[in-house]
Amino acid sequence: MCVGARVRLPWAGSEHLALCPPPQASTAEFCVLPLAPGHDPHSDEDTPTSDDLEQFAKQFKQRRIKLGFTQADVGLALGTLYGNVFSQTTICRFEALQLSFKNMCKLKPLLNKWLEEADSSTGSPTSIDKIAAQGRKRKKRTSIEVSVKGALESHFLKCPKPSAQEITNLADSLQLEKEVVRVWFCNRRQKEKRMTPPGIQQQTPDDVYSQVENSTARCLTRSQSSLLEDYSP
Amino acid sequence: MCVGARVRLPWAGSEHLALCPPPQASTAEFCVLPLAPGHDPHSDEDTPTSDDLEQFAKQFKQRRIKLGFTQADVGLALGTLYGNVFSQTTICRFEALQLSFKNMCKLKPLLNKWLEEADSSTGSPTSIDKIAAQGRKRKKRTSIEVSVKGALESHFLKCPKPSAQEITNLADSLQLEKEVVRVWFCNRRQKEKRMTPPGIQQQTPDDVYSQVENSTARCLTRSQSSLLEDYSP
DNA sequence: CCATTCATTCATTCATTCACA
DNA sequence: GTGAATGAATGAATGAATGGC
Repeated sequence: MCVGARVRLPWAGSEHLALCPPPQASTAEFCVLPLAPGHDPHSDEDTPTSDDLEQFAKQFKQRRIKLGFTQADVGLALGTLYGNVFSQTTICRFEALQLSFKNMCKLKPLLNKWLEEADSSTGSPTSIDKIAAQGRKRKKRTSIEVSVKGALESHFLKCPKPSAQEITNLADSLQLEKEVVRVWFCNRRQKEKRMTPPGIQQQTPDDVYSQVENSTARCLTRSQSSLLEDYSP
Repeated sequence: MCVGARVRLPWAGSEHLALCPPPQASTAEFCVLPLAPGHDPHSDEDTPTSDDLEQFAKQFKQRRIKLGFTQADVGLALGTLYGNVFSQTTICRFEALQLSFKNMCKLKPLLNKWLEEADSSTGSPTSIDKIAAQGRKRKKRTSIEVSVKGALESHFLKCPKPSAQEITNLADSLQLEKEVVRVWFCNRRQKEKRMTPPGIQQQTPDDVYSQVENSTARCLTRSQSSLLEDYSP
């Protein structure tokens, strides 16, 4: 997705970006908020609403860019500032609201703090933390063919949580390691649970997927398949 | 089935149905889902076909020139108008159809809007946004010898996706930094996926691409083709 | 000026770690 | 093993610098 999400920096205007009314349709999933302690209302400590998060994420991205930092920079800064390093990936996800609600809530205060820090203190390049590379060898990332992905996807639709046996079978038929298939399903399930991407996308999962399925079946060209993930409204 | 569709020029085929998400362009200004059932065919909302894009790009270029704007001008204007600045490079690529299909779809509405804006309102040069130059240090652009390029190219044909080890070897033998080689391959692969370059296109699609395709296959460990279409009903 | 190449930043996918049952 | 948090590696979008009239 994200295409649409790409920030439109309102610089032409003022720093007070246009607040386009959040297209409502907030997700229903987040009705249950962890708990609401009796903290003061302005504090970051309080549990924000989905909309708050969306708002913040957007604003955060804009400011970051205006200040001239990359997502990677931020991730590192969090480390040197508060001891928690994060990868570019995570910052990216935050901005795109692709984290679980809980996770978003956790990161928000950190990022907020960084933001304040950042635009107050101009200059002074932050120190660079050289993290010791770790020795463990990582499995070579396997690349899954588009077509194979399609197969996995359609299986997922039928059964998002296959048994060990089913996984084994699938792995065999697709000529993939069992482990790879297992992990694929884990990731796929996680993806399912992430926060709704900025757009609207309130369609039911069924909608979304049937869409994918159809197109998949239709036999894609490469460019099309790249759109698969793109369930934007 | 999918025979022809198979990888091949991501693009060229006019047969691909679009499922390109409606490039909900701009700033959420109007979250309106305005029904507008009577969409005129030329509407930007609909996913264009490859041909539409080609058509549009051509027309766009003509108008732009006639109006007396450079590619760079357009890129900047998009920034002041809609918040998305683009470089001359990108506009150039658009006109030459050297972007991915998805990418083209995304840009088209913006450019179209600019076009309308542009030839309606003559005069009044838009304000210039001077973005603070980033202090980030950029690696000095390395220049690759023609002969070396040839070598890389021929390697690419044999194996467009070399492993880390292969890259290292290649780098050594060509006396280039490993990183440079890696990036070269990335770029080369991307180039492969872009929309058909104007020239060749209709005439000898097979030449160009079958070449690559074969080589690709040659490099794979397991047969991909056999897996290609099984998952469709 | 426009076109192409080398390079960087952002987005998504495959992998790992850890708590837990 | 499973879900949740998180990241390295890879792909996609995009640009600065350079090449070519």
